[in-house]
Amino acid sequence: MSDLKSGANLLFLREEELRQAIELLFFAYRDFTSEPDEMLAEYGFGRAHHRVIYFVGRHAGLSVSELLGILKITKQSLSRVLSQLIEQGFITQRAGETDRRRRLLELTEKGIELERRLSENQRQRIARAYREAGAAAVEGFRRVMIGIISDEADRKRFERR
Amino acid sequence: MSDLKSGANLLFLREEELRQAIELLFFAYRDFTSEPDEMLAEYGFGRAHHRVIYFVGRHAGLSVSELLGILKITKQSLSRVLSQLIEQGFITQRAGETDRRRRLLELTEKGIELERRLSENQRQRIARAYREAGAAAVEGFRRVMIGIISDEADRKRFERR
DNA sequence: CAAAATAAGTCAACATGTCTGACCTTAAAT
DNA sequence: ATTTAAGGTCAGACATGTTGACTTATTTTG
Repeated sequence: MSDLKSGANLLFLREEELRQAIELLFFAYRDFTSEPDEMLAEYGFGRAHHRVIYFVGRHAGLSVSELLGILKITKQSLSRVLSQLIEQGFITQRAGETDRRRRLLELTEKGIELERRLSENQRQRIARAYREAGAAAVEGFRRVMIGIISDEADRKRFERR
Repeated sequence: MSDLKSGANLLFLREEELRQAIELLFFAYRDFTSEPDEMLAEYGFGRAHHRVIYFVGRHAGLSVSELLGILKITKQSLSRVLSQLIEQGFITQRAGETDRRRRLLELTEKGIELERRLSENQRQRIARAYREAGAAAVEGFRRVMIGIISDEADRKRFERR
């Protein structure tokens, strides 16, 4: 048919493809978080607690301000969940050696156990998806996901070593 | 080296790779929603309103129970955001023709305009990521994301036509 | 050394989103 | 005529996030 029609078709396909991507993000994220959310509810915790436990586990000894930089929430928002986690013995703080203003965060044994339970669920979900999709698809997934991230510093976290 | 050591290395690589996937989902979703969240705040709306506007726009004339099935939240949770959107003239409802108990939802002109603004931001973000990653990567992204989704009915939404 | 900057913590008030539970209305199906 | 389904509503609770203002301890800088 005419160039006009095929141009319109291309635009339609493009719009449909992009909307599917929006929905993939919605459905995948919804299902990715729902089982951990149920586990967290057993402790009276929410997704915010999970994020704190996850990143403290991932970067043991990180400071409060580093954590704020990752989560991109306010100090007051973090304060509530972090103090609950400390009070209830999932996280400990110690002063930094060179800079004693800094509070370096670490998981306790109890925190490590909870982190393992939560992330094991998510790792298995990813592992299954990766296995079914194959190595080439995994590389494509990574490239697209990194492209969706705005912050250049955050993108750097995913450079291949 | 020994089989033991290379086995441990493989496990380590696997764990690292799976943790990176967890973080990709966190960072990508965080950045994917942050600009629309700012736009929504201009209207006093939140992400829940966005999801309702998005899916009503996508499936014009869908019913409340179909929407609940997509969002997987309770009727009471939906009620608050949906009634705000109807009161403020972003969405209209009409009774179903064959089953008059059903309330079929549609965007108004005003709703279409807001939907377009919100999803345009997300479509452009995806379009950039897709363009930079290339067609093969896009296919891999889709396969992995579909694999992360639990619900078989939701996976079906993404079958190639 | 004194002043400024930084890291962290705290208090208060508020908006939003979600939940459970109970109950009601209307319409369709048996 | 009764039961079931779709939808609406009220009340109460909790989790997560925000802004703003202020404090303390410590380090850096002029």
